[in-house]
Amino acid sequence: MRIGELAERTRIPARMLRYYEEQGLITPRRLDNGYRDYDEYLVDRVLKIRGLLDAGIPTRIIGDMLPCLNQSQDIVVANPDPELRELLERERDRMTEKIEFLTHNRDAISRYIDALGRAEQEMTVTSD
DNA sequence: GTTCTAACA
DNA sequence: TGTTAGAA
Repeated sequence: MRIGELAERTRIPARMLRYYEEQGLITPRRLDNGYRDYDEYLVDRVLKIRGLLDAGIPTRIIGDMLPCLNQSQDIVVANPDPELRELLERERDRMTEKIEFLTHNRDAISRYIDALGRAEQEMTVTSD
């Protein structure tokens, strides 16, 4: 598929898809006219890349993590870089903190929604 | 009409 | 990131 369709299906602007490519995250083939040609599986990959990006992982690291995105348990690491490991451990911890933060806020929102529900019910009862 | 690259707001 | 210019 061409970039327009992928953009629609992933809800990610074509501008960003070209950027991901520039960062080496995806490598679409080219049609004879020079247009990018994306395989079906890239839809899923792009969404996962986006997820990692939203989680605050820099594109550099995402590139190294790409193999893990396909849930393959047996990942072959060519260069056991100790620095990369430390980097990833820090990212994982930051992500854990972010999850806790989000969980806290989600619960707060839930309580507020409940309060709104009670307020509406009160309105109904009172106005009768 | 859609996409490409490069560059600027 | 959005948007635009000029070309294919």
